[in-house]
Amino acid sequence: MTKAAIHRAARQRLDLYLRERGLRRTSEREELLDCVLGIPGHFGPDEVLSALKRAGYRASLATIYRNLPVLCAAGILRRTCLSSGEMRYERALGAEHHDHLICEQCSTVVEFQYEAIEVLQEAVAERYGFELTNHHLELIGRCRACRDAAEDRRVAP
Amino acid sequence: MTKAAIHRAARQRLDLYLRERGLRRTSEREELLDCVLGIPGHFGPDEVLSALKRAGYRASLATIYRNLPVLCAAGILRRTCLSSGEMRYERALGAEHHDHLICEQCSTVVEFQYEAIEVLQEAVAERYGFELTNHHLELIGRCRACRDAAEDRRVAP
DNA sequence: CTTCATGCAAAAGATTTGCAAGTTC
DNA sequence: GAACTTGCAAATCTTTTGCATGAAG
Repeated sequence: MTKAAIHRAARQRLDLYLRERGLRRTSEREELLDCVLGIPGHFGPDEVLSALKRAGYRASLATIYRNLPVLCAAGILRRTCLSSGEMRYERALGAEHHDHLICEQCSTVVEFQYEAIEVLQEAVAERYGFELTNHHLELIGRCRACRDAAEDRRVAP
Repeated sequence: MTKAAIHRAARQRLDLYLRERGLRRTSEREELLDCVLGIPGHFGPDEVLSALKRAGYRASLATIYRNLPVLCAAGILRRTCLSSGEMRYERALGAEHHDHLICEQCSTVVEFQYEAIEVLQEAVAERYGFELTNHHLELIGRCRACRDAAEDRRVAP
C-alpha cells in the first residue's frame, strides 16, 4: 500500500466511522489524522502534539487525548503497551501485524512476524474456549550488538 | 512448592539481596513481603496497601512504591503490563512462567503455559541475533461465557 | 554514629473533565 | 437550532521526591 493509498483509506474509514455514530467531521480530526499517519513507529500524545505543531496546526492536548481513541476505534491506529509500562500508539491501517523484539540494554525495538507462532496461539485459544481478536507478544533480551560489546569488555577491558 | 516453603525461600532471597547491596532489613520490608505473598494473582500498589492494613500493619504508600521494585529485583515478584496499560505485579518465586488469555468483555484473565510457543520464540530470537531473557504474551479475545451470552441475546432477546 | 529507611506532605506527570464559545449537520 | 467539539484551566490520579525523624548495622 502506498503512502497516498493509506491516507485515502484512513480518511475514508474515519469518515465512515464518524457518520455511523453521528459524530462530526472537524478540521482538528482531519489534521490529527494526517499528522498521525506521518509519524513512523510508536508514538504518544506528546509526539502527536509536536507533529501537529511542526505541520503548522495548533491543537490542544485535550483534543489529542480525546481523539486518539476515536482513531483506534475506527481501526486506523492501535494502542500497544510496552512492557516498560509505556502506553503508545501505532498505525494499524496498512501496517501488517507484527510483534516486538526488545533489547533490554539499548532499547532497540525490532519488529517481526512469525506465522507459526500465531497458529499456535489459535490452538491455545481454542483449548480454553477463547475466540481471539488480538494479541501482544514481546520478546525481551539482548541484541547482537550489546552482546558483542559485553564480550569485548571482557576480552580487552 | 508449599506455601510455607515459598515464604521461607522468599525471605531468604530477600535477605540475601539486601545484604549483598548493603540495604537494610526493616520490619516494613518483612511485612510487605508477607502480605504480598498472600495476594493471589495480579495486584497493584493499592491492593498491597489494603492487604497490609487487613493484616494489621500500617504502612505508607510511599514505602510500598519504594519496595515493590526491590522485591522484583530480588526475583520474588515480577512486573507485568496488561495490554490495557495497567501495570501490575505478581509473584515470580515458586510460580511457573505463564502467559495470559484475556477476555476483552469480562476481563477474565486465564493463565496458560504452552511450551511449543516458547520454542518458536527462541527460534525468532536466534534469527535476529537476540539472546532472550524474558517475554510477555497476551492473547486477547472473548471467552466462552461471553460468546454464549452474546448468542443467547441473539436467539432470545 | 553513619548510612539507609520511613512517613508525611508536597511535587510532578499524565490523563480527564467542566464549561463557555465555536462548529457541524 | 440542537448536538457535538474544542480549548482552556482546573481537577484527578498515580507515582516520585524532599525532608525531618527514626532504625539498622
